[in-house]
Amino acid sequence: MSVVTRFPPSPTGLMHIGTARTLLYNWLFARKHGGKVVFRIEDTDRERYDPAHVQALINGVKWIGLDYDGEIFSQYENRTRHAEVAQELLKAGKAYYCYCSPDELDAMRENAKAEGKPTFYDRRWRDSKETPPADVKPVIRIKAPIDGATTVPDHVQGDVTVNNEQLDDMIILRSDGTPVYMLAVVVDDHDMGVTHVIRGDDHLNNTFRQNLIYDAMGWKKPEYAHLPLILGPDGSKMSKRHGAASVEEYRDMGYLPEAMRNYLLRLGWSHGDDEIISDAQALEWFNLEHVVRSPARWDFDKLNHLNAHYIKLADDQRLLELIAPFLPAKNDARILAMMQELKSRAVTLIQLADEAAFLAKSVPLDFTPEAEKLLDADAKVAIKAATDKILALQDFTAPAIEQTCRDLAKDIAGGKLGKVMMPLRAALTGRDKSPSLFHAMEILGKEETIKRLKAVGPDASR
RNA sequence: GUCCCGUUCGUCUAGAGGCCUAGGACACCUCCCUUUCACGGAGGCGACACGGGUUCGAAUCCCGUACGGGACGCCA
Repeated sequence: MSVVTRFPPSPTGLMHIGTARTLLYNWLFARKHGGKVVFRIEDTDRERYDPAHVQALINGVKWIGLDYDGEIFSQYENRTRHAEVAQELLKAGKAYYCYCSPDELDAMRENAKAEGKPTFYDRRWRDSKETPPADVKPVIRIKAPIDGATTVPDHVQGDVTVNNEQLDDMIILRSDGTPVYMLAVVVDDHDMGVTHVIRGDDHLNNTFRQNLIYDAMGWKKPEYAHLPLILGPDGSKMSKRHGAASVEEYRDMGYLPEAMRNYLLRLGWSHGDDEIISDAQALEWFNLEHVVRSPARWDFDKLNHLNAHYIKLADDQRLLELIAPFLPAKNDARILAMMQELKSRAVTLIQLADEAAFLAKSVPLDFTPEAEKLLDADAKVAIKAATDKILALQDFTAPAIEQTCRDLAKDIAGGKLGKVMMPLRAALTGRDKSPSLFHAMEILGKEETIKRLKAVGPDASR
């Protein structure tokens, strides 16, 4: 049997981070077993449907670096087939028409809750001999077993058992003839040959309802794996309140897709002591057995750590392209020349861009308050002295510049290199923190270096 | 309210009865490196929710309590 997994998001907005992880697990599981992933948009709710949301989902999949097999499937377009199944169930006596109004249902709900009953629908139309009201369009409900218990085997949760009295005669076809989600998923999963349903924990209870349909149709049920949900850093539900709940936001914050993949994979799944896991290793190692059973909190620190790691590994040219949107000015040659050092320091692409920015700027630089403070009277003397020395320097390379600066420090600062370098740092970068200045000066070139030094030296007009 | 699921360092987790004086990672602290900030390197702090069983022996099995999460729509 070849494996078929599924990616069935509902288009409600941006791609949620939990959705991304679910896709990752489905993708890994399918690919590992040489199977397929089908992408199906659960768009049966027409009131909330928005093509932009579908596009957001597609963008999300693309960004995170995963793919799917075949065309994107629209659940809505298959509604006729869903309705046929409902009719089939009706004919077989496994489903029935129910003429209750929403108001009646509300009343039943209130009532059942007050009495502490597990389900609310009283099944009044299940075997009713009453003549149906002519002016009411009925829904179709499926007949659930009245007593006994049902067990669902789950690859993550183990065997889960529920008493059948917890199961309602749920609606499978709305009064307007459109299928309800519960029906649509089952029919689609069956028709598409889905073998493994790997989805969020929030669907665990639905599994029992969905199995009702499989049983009534005599279809083979898929294997299930219910993943625990991702919680926000404070243990509550992951939402915008926590900074970011969608993959798009993480992209915009400067995270690398491979870092996200590693983080998401490891959040809720483990392979011994391994933390840094490549795509190839993930493919080789992934299994459902080591999926954790309890919900995990989102941890920005760990994500940051992974992101920093993957930035160091990333190709320089690629990084240059990725930080371009965050850069106020461009100077590809300089930034590329310094990339090795820049990327060893950055946690996010935004930080990388921020650290690289000084290379592309031109005088007059803007100075941070800390840099401003560094540029006092003593500093200007040092800058002037350095300017003179550098002007005289023939071999304008990092080692030669370093030697010059060290010599100068001996002459005017009792050997304290910092006394010379910190003023230069402020003058050259506009900051009090930066990568190595010797290398930076070489990259800026003699002309630009002198220009920046003169702009803040004692003779400057500022 | 009813039902389902879960509970190991602050966080993510390893652990499937003796290998556990509970391992790793992130964060935090200290030191080293150092022109700044980082990177990197070396150390350190730090957990089996609680209470009962079962067993020669329990983080691991059973029961209960507490806490957390989820589901109870003509939403998906």
